[in-house]
Amino acid sequence: MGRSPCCDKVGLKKGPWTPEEDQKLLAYIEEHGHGSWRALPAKAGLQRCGKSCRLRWTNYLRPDIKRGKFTLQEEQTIIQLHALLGNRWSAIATHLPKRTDNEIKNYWNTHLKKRLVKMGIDPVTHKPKNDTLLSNDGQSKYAANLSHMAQWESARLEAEARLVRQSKLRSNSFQNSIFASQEFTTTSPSSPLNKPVVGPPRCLDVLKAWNGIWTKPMNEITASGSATISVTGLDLEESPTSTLGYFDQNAPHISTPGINGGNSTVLFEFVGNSSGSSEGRIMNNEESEEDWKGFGNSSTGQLPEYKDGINENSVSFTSGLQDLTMPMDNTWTAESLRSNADQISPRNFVETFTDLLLSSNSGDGGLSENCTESDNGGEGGNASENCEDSKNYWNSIFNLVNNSSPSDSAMF
DNA sequence: AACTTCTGCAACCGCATTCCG
DNA sequence: CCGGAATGCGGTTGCAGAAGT
Repeated sequence: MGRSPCCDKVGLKKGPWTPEEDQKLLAYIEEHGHGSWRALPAKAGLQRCGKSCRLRWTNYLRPDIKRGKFTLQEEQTIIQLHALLGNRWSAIATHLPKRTDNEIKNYWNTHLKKRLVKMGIDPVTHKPKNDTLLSNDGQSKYAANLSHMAQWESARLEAEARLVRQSKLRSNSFQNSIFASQEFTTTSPSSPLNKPVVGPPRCLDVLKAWNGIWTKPMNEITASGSATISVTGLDLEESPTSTLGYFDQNAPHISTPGINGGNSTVLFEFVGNSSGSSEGRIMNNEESEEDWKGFGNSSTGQLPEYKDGINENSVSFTSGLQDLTMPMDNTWTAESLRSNADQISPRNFVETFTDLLLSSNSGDGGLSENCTESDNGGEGGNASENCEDSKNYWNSIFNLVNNSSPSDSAMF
């Protein structure tokens, strides 16, 4: 509540830190720890406010900070996490342990954002600015819903972590019972809850599914009439804050008819328009429409339907090509979704989008031939090397989330 | 060489959240 | 529960050096 008055004091130095000041701060913290930041400047003999000292320490002097150029891997991580989390730099920074949130923020604003803009990709939504082509077939809205859900779920996770933290503070024994009943813990480096992780958090199923759906080939996502995916077996009862509901009257939509039951059902329903040939495409304002023809790659315009059987153990889809049945035991994983989808077509929208996005490292933003096997307009480009380096944009989001140690993050 | 513009980054500002008496 | 203090966080600013003219 309220703003700290510590920096309002007159006579305190502002601006760049001198080496002498750095040395004083460093020496003091090494010997005593920072303790109260407010009291630190006087004790350390600095004419600075505590806030300034804290900032200098966390952003510059801390020994576990990696400085210098960001690696490609780090760039990818930032882009991916930003797509998932938005401008939540501290959350992003937890996945880049040696980078500060300030550094990541600066790098995003000075490099990555510009790169995306240059690509014609909205750095906020991570979608092509001209999204109308996608929205024709419902894919864009569906993806937006999933994105919304993933972001919502990440926020929920934070709230859940907070709740657990509070519980722990109140009672260790009570906390133990919480962890006994949950399959995961959420921790951060500074969290008192650095407990071993047992299995993935259930709620990651949403993120996984998000990715899994995204990696489904575009020509299978394009909706005709009504398409319904229902998932039975996501037991969110253990999560006191779970309300995985999202409803939009404008189809496509996602709804959760029974979240509180022990056998909750999460119903994903997307109802696309029924235009006959909704080939999946997106447009880049620097690329001709032809360049994007590879997306979807649905030469027939045959539109699949997902509306089949659901029971407690599985969910079934019928596409125009083959039936898919996915197990619905404890976990609803993207692998199960993806592996089935991959049986139909190895090519998908995600890869192409990622290739395009990250190939912008080359500066020309072109799709290389290695980036797409589609019949693009032959603009080719020279981004093949970058394509080698930078594949699977959304797959990487999934992998990142999946592989990330919860001990690294308060989020997951 | 001088000047202007651009770029990158450290640091600041102020709101939000958490802590604690 | 309340309210002040402490801390966290994200947006923004200002400056130094690089690049361009």
